[in-house]
Amino acid sequence: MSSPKLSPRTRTAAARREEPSLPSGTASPDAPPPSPGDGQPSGAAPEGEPPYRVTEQVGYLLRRAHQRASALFQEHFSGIDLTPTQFAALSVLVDEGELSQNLLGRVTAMDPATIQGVVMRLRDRGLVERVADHTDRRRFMVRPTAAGRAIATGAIAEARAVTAATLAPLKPAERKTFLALLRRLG
Amino acid sequence: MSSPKLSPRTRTAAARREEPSLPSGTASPDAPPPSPGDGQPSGAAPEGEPPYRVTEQVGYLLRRAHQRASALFQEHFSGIDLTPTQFAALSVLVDEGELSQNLLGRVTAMDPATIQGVVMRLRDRGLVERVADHTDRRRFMVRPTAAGRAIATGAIAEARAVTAATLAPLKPAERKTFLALLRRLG
DNA sequence: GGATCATTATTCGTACACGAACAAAACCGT
DNA sequence: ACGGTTTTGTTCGTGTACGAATAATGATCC
Repeated sequence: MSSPKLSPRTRTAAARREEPSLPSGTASPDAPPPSPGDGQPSGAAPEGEPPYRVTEQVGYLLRRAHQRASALFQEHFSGIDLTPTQFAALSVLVDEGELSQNLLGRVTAMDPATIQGVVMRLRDRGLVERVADHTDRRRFMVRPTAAGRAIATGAIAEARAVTAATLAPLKPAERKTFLALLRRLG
Repeated sequence: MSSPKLSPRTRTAAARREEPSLPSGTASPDAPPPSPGDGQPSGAAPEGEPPYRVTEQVGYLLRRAHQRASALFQEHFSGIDLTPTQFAALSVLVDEGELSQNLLGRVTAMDPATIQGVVMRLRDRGLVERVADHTDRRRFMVRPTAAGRAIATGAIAEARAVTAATLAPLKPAERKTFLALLRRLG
């Protein structure tokens, strides 16, 4: 119920309505390495550059899509009360058995400062435990508790549902394509 | 620079065979060919589900790609010292001229609580100004200052470079495809 | 051995992101 | 005109994200 009504054409922004035609015509043929210093394709721009619109850039679209994916996750996990990152960390731990806190962060794409908070919250809820590593006294090994294991495995069905809901706007073949491309941007 | 050493010494995860057995109602007895990578036939899934791996789900990949895009943005904008969301808000304001704070948030995909902080920080730096709306005394109109306009227009070249760097791993045709699909997931 | 460098974990500060609760103003049907 | 609903903006609390600084330990080189 309650239509989202996210149509912000209230006052301005209704005057012009051109189609994007072709996105970003930088004539890089292939493999533009991340060489810093390529300010812009200055110099040669024979074709009229399309206007820059922030809401059509990858960064903005990625932020939007990530917001939607997180919202869908929260809906499905409102009962379990796990955030996407908490579930990611817990799920990896259940698969791997035991990881140092730092390595767990790298595997789940979290900063050392970020994984610290995530692990602490999981520990406060009794889902993981931290054990000092005897061979390397800098490290803490993190491993799931029985409760954490039960919750993670029991939530896999919901997690699959979240993935399905997130990809729902795409047709099956498009999902495959999208995931293959998205993987290369990670 | 030290090799990242991102190799979780997985000795597990190889000899796994447990069957999920209870994920969703997928008890379709007629199992089509078990071709791998068959996508996700919505509804009845064939048997032999692949193991669930968090790091291959859309949500995780979107988070990762968004992190990378933000990092690239920060690199290019370290001199200007604008965050992606701050630039998005400012850029939209320069295009639209003047928007209420609430509408600005909707256009840039930010929660009312989020856009509030973003606008405040932009105002503290003298890039936007907030004016009370006389026709609707609940609203504040937000508009860019001369300085904000100058910064936003002057940064468009860098912003294009960020987009190019973010999409660099993909070939031009793939970028077009990816953006078209990503747009539909927003 | 001892100096140097790298890794691990922690803490601090800042910035998104959003649910929830709130007050003021606008809107609406009757 | 009135009362109920919606919209707008604010504040609070929690969680993710990360740069920077720090301390402790491990690894390496001379």
